[in-house]
Amino acid sequence: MKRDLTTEGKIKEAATRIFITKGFNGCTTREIANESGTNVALVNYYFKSKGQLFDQIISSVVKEFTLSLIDVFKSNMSLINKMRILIEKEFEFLSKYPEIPNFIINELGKKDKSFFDCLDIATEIQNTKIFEEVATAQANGEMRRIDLVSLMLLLMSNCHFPFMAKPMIKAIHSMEDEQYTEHLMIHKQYVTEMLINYLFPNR
Amino acid sequence: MKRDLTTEGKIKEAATRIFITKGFNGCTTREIANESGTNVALVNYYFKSKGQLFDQIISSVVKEFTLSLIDVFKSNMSLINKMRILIEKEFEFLSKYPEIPNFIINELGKKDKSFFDCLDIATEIQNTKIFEEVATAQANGEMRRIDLVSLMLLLMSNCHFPFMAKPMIKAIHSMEDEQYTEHLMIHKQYVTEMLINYLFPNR
DNA sequence: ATATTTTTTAAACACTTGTTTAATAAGTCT
DNA sequence: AGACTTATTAAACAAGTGTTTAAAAAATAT
Repeated sequence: MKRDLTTEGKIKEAATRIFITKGFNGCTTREIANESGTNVALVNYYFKSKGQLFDQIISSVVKEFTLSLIDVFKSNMSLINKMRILIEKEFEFLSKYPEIPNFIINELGKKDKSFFDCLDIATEIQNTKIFEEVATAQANGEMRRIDLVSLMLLLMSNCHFPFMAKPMIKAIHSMEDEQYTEHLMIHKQYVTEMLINYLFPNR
Repeated sequence: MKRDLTTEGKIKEAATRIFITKGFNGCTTREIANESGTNVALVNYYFKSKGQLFDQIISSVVKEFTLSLIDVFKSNMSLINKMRILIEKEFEFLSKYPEIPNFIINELGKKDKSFFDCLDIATEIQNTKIFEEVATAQANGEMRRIDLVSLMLLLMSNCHFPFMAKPMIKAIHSMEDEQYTEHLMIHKQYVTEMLINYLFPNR
């Protein structure tokens, strides 16, 4: 716990933690105030409203999340290795912030297109030339011809869902946290192998 | 819209619809009352509380959902064809109730093990002998050796996530509802091919 | 028809919600 | 030092929450 933060920082830190785990409707301004060691008036003093605080936080989280992707896209590897590292990094990132997939799906789903345009991550990804790289690899016959939406869906499905389903699987199979985390590492291998095999049939 | 329902039925119908799309915290007793053409007192008259109404509904939904799985498990096909049909049925079911994956993940995650035990679906699935069938297929070398948790995760990840991510993908790629639904059918083919190839390498 | 139970209604309850107010404290500047 | 801005606090606000009450209406039984 960092204790030497400004009041604004303490509020944002607590709010981030709480919003990610409980969502916008799952918590209250007072909970954020208490958890940050402040009070409700201060929350609105620095952020005007619960909604504006939330929008600010969701932007930060999405930005930070996509940065880890962009790093891989810009790197100097072959496409197949980029894919491997991408999956690796995804599991690494999500192990650290397991609630983020749920957060993204639930809360980003409520926002409309204008919100995504403001974040301006589309152009940043465009600049990495990853799409061109995929296109040429598909033209080569090196990579399976599959559209970008499905490619993104395959990757996200297999990386994000296992973290989203954790509470459910734990309850169904009577597993402990540690046990499930352990299993996720095994699952990562399956996912990597399956996706690479499918996307690069002539590897 | 069925109009010739009993009062209790009208409440349950409206509550099911609303709970599935907005979750427990995302709606109010008054919304359920209005939407069902009744009033708040009647909701509590028939269901005692919002919480008990919710538990009753979530049980029904999970039961109905797992029934479609059990039907496939009990059928008379080869394991590989069961897998194909399973994916087919999953996409079919989820096309009809696209909000259910999110509902299950979000709301079932809050419940503890005792709740799942009450539903008693584990034994019902056990009775289909599907697990034994998988075990022998793996012993045969017909199927890849992979544990049941990962098998379940692979299937659910690739079937459920595309429906959960619909609002996000729509916003990112500026797609319309119809266009995304169309794409889901293409994606289903990818998912089927990928999973079958991976799980049955010597097909 | 009368009595009794079940269903429906409108109003109220106690509590929580996000937000604002007005007063006080702390900090900054000349 | 005092004047002025910024930060913090406790209290209040109006609106919304789940739930309950008590009375009326409808249905059922005697």
